[in-house]
Amino acid sequence: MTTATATIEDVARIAEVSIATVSRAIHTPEKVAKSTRLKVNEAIAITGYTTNAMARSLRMGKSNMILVVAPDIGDPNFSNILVGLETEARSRGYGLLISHTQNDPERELEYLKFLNSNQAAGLILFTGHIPYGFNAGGGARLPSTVAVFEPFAHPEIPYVGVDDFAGARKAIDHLLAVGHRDIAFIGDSKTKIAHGRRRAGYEAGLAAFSIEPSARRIMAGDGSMESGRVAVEQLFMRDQLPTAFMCVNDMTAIGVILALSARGYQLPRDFSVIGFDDVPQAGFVSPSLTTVAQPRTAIGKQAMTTLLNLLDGIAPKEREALLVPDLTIRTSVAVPNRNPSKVTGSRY
Amino acid sequence: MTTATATIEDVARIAEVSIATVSRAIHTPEKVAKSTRLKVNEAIAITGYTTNAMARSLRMGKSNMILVVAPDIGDPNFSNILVGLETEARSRGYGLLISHTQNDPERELEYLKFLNSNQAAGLILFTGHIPYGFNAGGGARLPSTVAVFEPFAHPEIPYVGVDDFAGARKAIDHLLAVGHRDIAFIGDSKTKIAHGRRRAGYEAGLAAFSIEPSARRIMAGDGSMESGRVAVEQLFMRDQLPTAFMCVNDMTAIGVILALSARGYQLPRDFSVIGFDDVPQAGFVSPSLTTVAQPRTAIGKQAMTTLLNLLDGIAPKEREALLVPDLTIRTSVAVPNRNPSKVTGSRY
DNA sequence: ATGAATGATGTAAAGGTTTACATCGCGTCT
DNA sequence: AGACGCGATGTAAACCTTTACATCATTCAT
Repeated sequence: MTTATATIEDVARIAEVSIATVSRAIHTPEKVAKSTRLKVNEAIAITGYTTNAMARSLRMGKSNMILVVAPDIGDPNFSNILVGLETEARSRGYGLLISHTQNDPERELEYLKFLNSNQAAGLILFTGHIPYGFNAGGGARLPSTVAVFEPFAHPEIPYVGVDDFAGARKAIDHLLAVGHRDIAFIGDSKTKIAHGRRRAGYEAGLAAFSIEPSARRIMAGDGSMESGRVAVEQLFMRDQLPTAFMCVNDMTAIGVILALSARGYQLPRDFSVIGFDDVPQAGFVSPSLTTVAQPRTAIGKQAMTTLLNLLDGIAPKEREALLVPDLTIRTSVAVPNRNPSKVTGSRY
Repeated sequence: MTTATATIEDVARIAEVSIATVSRAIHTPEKVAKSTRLKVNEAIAITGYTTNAMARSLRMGKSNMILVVAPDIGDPNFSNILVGLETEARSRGYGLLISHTQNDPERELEYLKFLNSNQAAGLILFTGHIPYGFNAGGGARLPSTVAVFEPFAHPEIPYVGVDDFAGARKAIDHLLAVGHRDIAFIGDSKTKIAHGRRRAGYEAGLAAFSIEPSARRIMAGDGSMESGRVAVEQLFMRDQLPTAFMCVNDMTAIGVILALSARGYQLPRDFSVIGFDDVPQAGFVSPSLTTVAQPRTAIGKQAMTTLLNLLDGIAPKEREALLVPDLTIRTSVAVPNRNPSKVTGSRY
């Protein structure tokens, strides 16, 4: 136990071989005589040698780190995907380097330097767009990259995420099965690809019941709680209300629930609400939210597998890998009530 | 724009100086003539040079990565501290390497290798214990380390976290100020240091009102939602109920709320409940939970500052840095009701 | 018995930095 | 004028690996 850490040279001296042999014994044991291999292993045990990753990466021109770039690492959606990413990465000898950009171009640019300086072998992108500085044409060349969570338009970058269409379809089918026929869609968006796909699932579900989706039942929204509130207010200014609200995500759904409750309605007796994502809050609102659960850990795991395969030169079969989510049934959906009535006074 | 990345040698050639001068121009500009500095900067701009971190770390014997070890990176408590850690680390040129151990000794051991192989300059520990393999005596020597979130008994490792005592004191003072005098403490624990401190705050608050804390009002618990439920059931087997429940953390508090609601009581009319942590769910239960908010980002930031200072040889003044949290007042606390009465039927 | 083939090991270069030490040129002091 | 000091720069070693190539011993075929 010397105070300085052992190098390959220490191992070689003790095993009475050259450093080349030690290196080979570690990485290509089949190229080394069994007796030598044993001596080397013993010497490694004695010295407590671990190979210096810096030197290795320098020599190999490639590190064992994967850079994960997310707009907000505090987002619960992010953290559980991270679990999958990390588990898979480590099982294949890679470490995870994480970064937080808040969609700030300057910050993205800064992390780009990490890549240039060879600190990372690959890139996982949560941001939904190519980092600034990598504009397809002029800028630096992107390393192996996989996009995750936020669908990605770029034709060369694999994407792993939830199957928004199929998930939305499960949600709408559930509402239809319970008996709803007049269902609003809250949170339509032109810019968010995922939201567009969820809306497509909604429309396909209606179509299967020969229901023409009405433009009056499709409310815009940015996915925030506030947008859910606003949509409810707008719907109330119309003549007839839907019996159910299918929301583009859980936060919108929570906004809808809160707005309806504030107006004195009782859920799910008066209205049904369904969400998408299964955020940590979903099980705790009243009524607890029935929603489509993002298979987060699985997404993370598969994204990392795809990336690591890419590094090994194996391209994924399909550019988009869409994981089909399941419904988490709680208590916010019930049979339709054609004549919702307010309770006197607020519930609080 | 050559395809291979530029090295210091390319810069030297273009600037017509030696590589040593380039290195000095970057790291110790005051040792280089102004005219040369300008030439070098120009050459750097032309080549798009960024220094190869591997080579630098190898040469310097020290990387620019900080390893963050947490039992569960999916935990929302963790992710927001991470934001603070990351922001501070990056502003000082360090990257964040994260790991997920689930308190599995084997996994901890594996990450230990990262340290041995010089991949990380320092360590942030969320786990509340020294990693296996670092037993004070025999094992490897710990690098610079700062513990965070989970209080740490080790005398040589700085700790940054919330001031549990002061936070609990704020909670109990709030209940007392509203008029409660019979307040139960839910979630007592012998093993968790933080929980013990919160209980001490509870007792100190009562003492200030000359209230003798009764052993019958202190319920054990492990901080889970289930433990809150169980504690309520046990209290109901006693003759008289408290008017308020002070819970060791939010999940316990949510368990308490759910148990009381399930029994048909209306909150906060019949009972007041207060929590600790401010988890994402806290604002969404009914009633929304008044709680002590962990200053997560600040904790992360200060922990990283402490660690980075440690790396620069600057020891913190105090071994423990305790950040005083504030109360987040929502709707789960009201004036005491001496005669709580059940509503007929459950609320659901 | 000789040459070739094979398998195991050693030698040394390369990867991109940082930095101690050497060198050089120039101004200043005596 | 000569010596000295100082500031700016260059030279080369060191950090620890991996691996192409060379070397050597052994076996096998002829």
